[in-house]
Amino acid sequence: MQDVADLAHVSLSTVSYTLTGKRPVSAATRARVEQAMAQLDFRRDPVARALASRRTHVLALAYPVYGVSLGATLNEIVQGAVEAAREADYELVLWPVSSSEPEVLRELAAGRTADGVLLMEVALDDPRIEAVESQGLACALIGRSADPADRVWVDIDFEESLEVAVDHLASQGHTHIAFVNRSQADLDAGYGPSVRALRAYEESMAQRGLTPVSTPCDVNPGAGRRATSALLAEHPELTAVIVMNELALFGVASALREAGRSVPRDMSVVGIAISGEISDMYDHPLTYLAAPGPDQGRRAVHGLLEVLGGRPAPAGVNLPCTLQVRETSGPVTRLTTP
Amino acid sequence: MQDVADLAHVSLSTVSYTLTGKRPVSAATRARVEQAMAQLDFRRDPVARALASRRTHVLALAYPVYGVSLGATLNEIVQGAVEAAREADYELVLWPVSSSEPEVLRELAAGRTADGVLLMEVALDDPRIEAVESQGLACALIGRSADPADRVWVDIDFEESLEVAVDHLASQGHTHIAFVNRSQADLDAGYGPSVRALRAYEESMAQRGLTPVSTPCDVNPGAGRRATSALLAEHPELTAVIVMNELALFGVASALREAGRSVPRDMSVVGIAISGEISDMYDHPLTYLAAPGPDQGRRAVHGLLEVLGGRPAPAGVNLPCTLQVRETSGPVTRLTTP
DNA sequence: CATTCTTGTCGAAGCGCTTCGCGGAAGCGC
DNA sequence: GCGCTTCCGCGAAGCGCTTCGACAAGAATG
Repeated sequence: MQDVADLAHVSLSTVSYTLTGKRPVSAATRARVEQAMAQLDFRRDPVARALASRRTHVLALAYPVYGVSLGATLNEIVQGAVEAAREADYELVLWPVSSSEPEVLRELAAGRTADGVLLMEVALDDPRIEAVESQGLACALIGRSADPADRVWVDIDFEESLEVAVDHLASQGHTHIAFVNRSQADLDAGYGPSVRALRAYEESMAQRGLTPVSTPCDVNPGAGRRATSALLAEHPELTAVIVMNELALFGVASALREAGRSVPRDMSVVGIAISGEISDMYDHPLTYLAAPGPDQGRRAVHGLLEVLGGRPAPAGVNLPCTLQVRETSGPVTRLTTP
Repeated sequence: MQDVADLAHVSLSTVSYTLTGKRPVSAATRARVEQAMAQLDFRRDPVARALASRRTHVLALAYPVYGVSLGATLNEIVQGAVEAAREADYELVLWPVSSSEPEVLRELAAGRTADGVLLMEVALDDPRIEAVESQGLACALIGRSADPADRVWVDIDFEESLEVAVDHLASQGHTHIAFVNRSQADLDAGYGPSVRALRAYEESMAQRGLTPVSTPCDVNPGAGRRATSALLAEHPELTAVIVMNELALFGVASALREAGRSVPRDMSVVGIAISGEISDMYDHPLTYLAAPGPDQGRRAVHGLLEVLGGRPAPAGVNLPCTLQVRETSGPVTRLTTP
């Protein structure tokens, strides 16, 4: 940096100010400095910057490497977050920590190698929040805890999403619509999405005078197949199924094929809160509610940056999923005969 | 740190030396210093340490967030790497970069916020290697480039793995054994595992005078189902299939079920280079060759630390997959009749 | 014209550590 | 008791930046 200053015939601090913009620098000087930087291929050292300014310009995202989920939907969030961070001259790194080891997160936060932390897959009562905040770092929640208070949070609007899904099906004449949720373990653990989606599904059905039929289901294709088979056996009158479970989705397809139900003639299938990438993997072009993945990541980062800038946290938002009508949903063509 | 020094009645540098161990400190002094640190709940600042020592004590792992793969097998590698790093007083962070954007990686490396970089899913000709090394950072390859030279690399021994798989099946009387590979795109891109596994499969078959039957297959269940159906239609004499494709595996199950082939009576299925977690998701207890995931991660980290310590890089290794015989493989019970 | 602001720049003091050179105190052989 | 080495500990000089106070010069004010 001293070299740049010498070459531009200014002091070292002036170089710093043209870089940070924290004090005015005349256009002429700025130009000279920038030219000198280009000429010397100067890049300022993030470590020294962090030490002097007490800002690392790094955001960390706690990334659950110990989970089972199919990366795609999670990764969309990461992608959005990365882009937003990059635009704001921040770097985003992933901290490999499972949701179940808040202590590791606490240590990481204590090192202060990041200015703020993004938490994904937040449970209703999530110990990671305290772990991060106890070290004086700000955090943003992707998902939502039971009481997000005035924290930054960005969740999916499951209430609306399930209403849209049920509406889409009901308006095509479906009256027997099942819901395949995530695992029982998630429900027991009070994992927000499972709990809220189930509640929303039941309400949307009830409002139409329809009887809800739902089942929890482990996140894998086999479980999806078995759950669907069981559902069909017990409720042969079903003509539609809503699935909020990336991997089970594939098992649903198998089960329907085995049961001789053709899609969408005999049975409509709607995926919910999944990424387009997952839908593309499905056998047929899938009707689904696209998760606002990248947008969730972007907003979480923006919110976190507001807080880091000393501004008030923007209000939490529930982002809607967007209905993508493809070829797995359609009107009821065969009326159920008991 | 000055506070600790004062409390322990030593100089600041002595505190530093007890921490780094780079100069001898008498047992008595060390004890006093440690007691003082505990009393003050002292934690040294990684940023300042990095600035002064030109070592960040951070290892970065380029994590492909823009891919489609099912996280589990990848994540096992990360888990191993995280553990190994932690044991060596290093921190491991994930840099979200796809394999196709070496420039982003170059920028990240230029920041020198890590001492070394781990690359996963290395292609035979991978531009990321140059990107990292051009910035003066060491890198370790999980997988292997065409010419790893004297770099650190840890790959899977596909030659042995396929030999073991073929042997396991052949020794039970199978003579018509198919191989479901990863995508054609991977093959075209010269992605090591696909290329080498295919070659190894063909050789193992040829050595036994058997005719290889293989197919590339996109990484999703639908593609697996279609590929398997096509295989069965064209080669009804098949009695076994080896699958090196996490997601296609689930489609293979569907296809077999549809074709009325019961497993393992009519057809044996062997997964290859997958994690136990994936195998658990399969319909039946799957016979598979477990990828050395965590071990790959550990060794890559160890190798990288050797290099960072100025020692010569350990020789690259091909780790074997370990055969786990479960219930999807068995002797040929129905001889194929043309 | 003297006074107060504003604008643009500089020098120097850190940020919290590591590391180098130095030197006092033991320990050793003779 | 003398030199010699070895063992420990100290002080001070950075690492490459940010940031604060100071200040010169011109603009605006009365």
